[in-house]
Amino acid sequence: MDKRRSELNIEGVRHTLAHVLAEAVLKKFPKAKLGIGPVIESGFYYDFLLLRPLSPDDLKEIEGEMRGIIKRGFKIVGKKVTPAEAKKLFKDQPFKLELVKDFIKEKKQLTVYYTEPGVFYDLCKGGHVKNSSEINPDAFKLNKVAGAYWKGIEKNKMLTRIYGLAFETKKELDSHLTMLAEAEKRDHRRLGRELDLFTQSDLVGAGLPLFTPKGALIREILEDYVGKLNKKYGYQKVWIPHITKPELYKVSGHWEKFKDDLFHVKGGTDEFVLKPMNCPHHTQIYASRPRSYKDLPIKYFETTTVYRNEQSGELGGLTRVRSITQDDGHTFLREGQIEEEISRMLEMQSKILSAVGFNDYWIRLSLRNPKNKKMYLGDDKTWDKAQKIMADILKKKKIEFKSAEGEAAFYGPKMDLMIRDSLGREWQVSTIQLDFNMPYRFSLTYTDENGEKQTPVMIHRAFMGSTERFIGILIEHFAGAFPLWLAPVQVALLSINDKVKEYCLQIIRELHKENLRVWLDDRNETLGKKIREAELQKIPYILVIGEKEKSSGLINVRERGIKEQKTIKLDEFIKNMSLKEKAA
RNA sequence: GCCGAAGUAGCUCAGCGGUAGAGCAACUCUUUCGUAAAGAGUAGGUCGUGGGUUCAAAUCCCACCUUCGGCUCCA
Repeated sequence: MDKRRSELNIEGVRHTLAHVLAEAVLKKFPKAKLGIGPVIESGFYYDFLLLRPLSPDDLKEIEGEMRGIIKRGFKIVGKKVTPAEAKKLFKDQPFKLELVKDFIKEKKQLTVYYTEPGVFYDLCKGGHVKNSSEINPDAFKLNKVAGAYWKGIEKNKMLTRIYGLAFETKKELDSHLTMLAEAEKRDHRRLGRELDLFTQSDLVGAGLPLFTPKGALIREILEDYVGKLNKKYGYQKVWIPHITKPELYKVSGHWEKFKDDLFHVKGGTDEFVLKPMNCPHHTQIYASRPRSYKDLPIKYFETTTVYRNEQSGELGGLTRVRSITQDDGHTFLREGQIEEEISRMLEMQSKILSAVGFNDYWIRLSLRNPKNKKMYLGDDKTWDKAQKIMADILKKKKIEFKSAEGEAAFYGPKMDLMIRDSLGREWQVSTIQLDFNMPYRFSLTYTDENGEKQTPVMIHRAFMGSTERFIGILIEHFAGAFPLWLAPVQVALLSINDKVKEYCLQIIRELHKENLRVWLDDRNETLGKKIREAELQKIPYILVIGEKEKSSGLINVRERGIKEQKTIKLDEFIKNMSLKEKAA
C-alpha cells in the first residue's frame, strides 16, 4: 500500500471507530445522547451526554464492547435521506436533530450511515472503511475522558468526551504509547522537581511558580543573553512600576476587554491594578517629552513580570501561569521605518531561537477576524494597511507563513512564531505586533521635517514570550539535559576520599577563575552512587578525583551520556570548555 | 470558569470506619571506596483546609484550596 492510501485508510479506520464507539456507548447506556465524533491526530473522539460520570472500568467495558462489534463484523452503508426522514431517525437524539436542522438551513445533503439497518444510525458525510475487517481490533485504545462544551461554546451544555487512540497495527499503537511514556518522563513539571528548578506552594497559590536557585540561575542566564542582544540592537532599558491607576487601561482599550482578568489592588480609598501588560506604561515614557522625527525609532525594552488572572482551570506547570515575565520591547517609529525594524526583529528572533537549539518552527500571520470586527480597535483602512505591510514583509523575505484569521491582537496584526515541543504540542513563543491604534489612543506625537505633529506607529515584540513558559518548553526540549551555557551546574567534582579534598579545592579555584559553575560532591558515599546522582542531575561534565589524579596532576573527565572517560590536563579541559561556551 | 479524576512523610505509593505503613531521600554511626544505588541505626505525618455524620473518620457526607486530564479563554 502506498503512503497516500495508507493515510486515507487510517483516517477511515479512526472515523469508523468513532461510530463504533457511539454504538457501544448506546448499547451500555441506551439513554445516552450523541454529540459529534471526529478524527483527530493519532485517533478519534466522540461526545456524549450521559446521566453519570464514567469510571475507568466503564471505559474498559466500552472498549470490550467495541471489540465485540468489530469481531462480529459489519459493513458500513451510506444512504442519502430527506429532511423528514432524518428528523424521524434522530427524534430521540436532540444534538443530532440540531445538526439536521442546521444542515437543512444550509441546504446540505443529509446522509446517514449504518452498520445494520435499524440498529444504529449516525449522521455523517462519510469517509469510513467499507468493512470491519479493515480495522485491527487490537490497534486501538480508549485513553481518556474529558468534558467538552457542545459545539465548543462555553454557554452550551457540557458533554462527556471519550478519546481513543487508533492505528493500523498493534505495533504502531504500542510505539505511540511508548512515545507518550517517554514524553511524560520529560514533562517539565516532573523534571522541575527532580532537577530542583522550580516549585509551587499551596500557600502562595495557583499559577504562581517559585524558582529555586538552579531555576533562577537559568532565568538569569537567559535574561542576560537576551538583554545583551537587545542592547546590541539599539534598545534602551526602561523600568516601570508593577501597578497603575485603571485609567491607563481605559485609555489603551484594555480595560473594556480585560477588566475581569486583572488583579485589583486597594490602598486606602485608592484603587490600582497590577499591570497585565507593559505597552501602556511604555507609551507614557515616550509621551514624557516632545519627540522629533530625528529621534525615531525609539526602542524601549525590559524584562518584567505582568500578572493576569487566568482562569483557574487553565493553569498548569510553567506553561500557563498568573505571573508572567516578558522580554518585552516597544518600538515607536514612522511608517517608512516599519519594514527595516521588523526585519531586524526577525533577525533577533532567529538568533535567540537558534541559540537555545530550536530549529523547528513556523510563523503564523495572525489577522483580524473579518466576521467580528467589533472585537478590534481601529478602522478597516488601518487594519488592511497593517495586515498588508506584515504579509508583504514576509513574502519579500521569502519566509514561509500561514495566515490565521481571528488570531490578531485587538490593536493589530501579529507575526507569531510557533514551535513544537516534545509532546507534539505547538507553542507560541515570539511575537511581533504592528500597532497603529495605541499611539493614536494615547495621543503620542512627534514633529516631522515640516514642523507638523504626526502620530508614530508602535511595534510590540517579545522573543522568549514568557520566560516561565519558555523555560518550561526548554526543559522538555532538552529533557533536562541543558546545553553547557544554560546548565545550572556545568561541572560536578566527585572526590573519591577525604585525602584528595585539598586537591579538589585547588581545581575548583581554577574553574571558578573561568566563571564555570562547579559543584563539589565530597559526601561520604561510594563513587558509583555519586556518579549515578550526577548523571541523573544531567550535569554536562563529571570529574572524578582520587589519588591517581592527585599524584599525576591530571583530571578524569566523564562527559554527559558518554561512559568512556578521558584523563587530561586541567588546562586542556578548561580550554575545551570555554571553546564550547563561546560556540553556544 | 465548566466537566471529570486526585491530594497520606521531601519523593513514589499502600491502607479505605477501630489509636498511621513501605521503599527511596534526610540525619547518626561504621566504612574511605575508581565510574549508575555500601551496611546498620534514628528521626520524620493534626492523612490538603474547615465543617458535619458516628461511641469511633485518613476512610462516609458537604464546602473551600491545590494538582492533573480536557473544554472554553489568552493582551
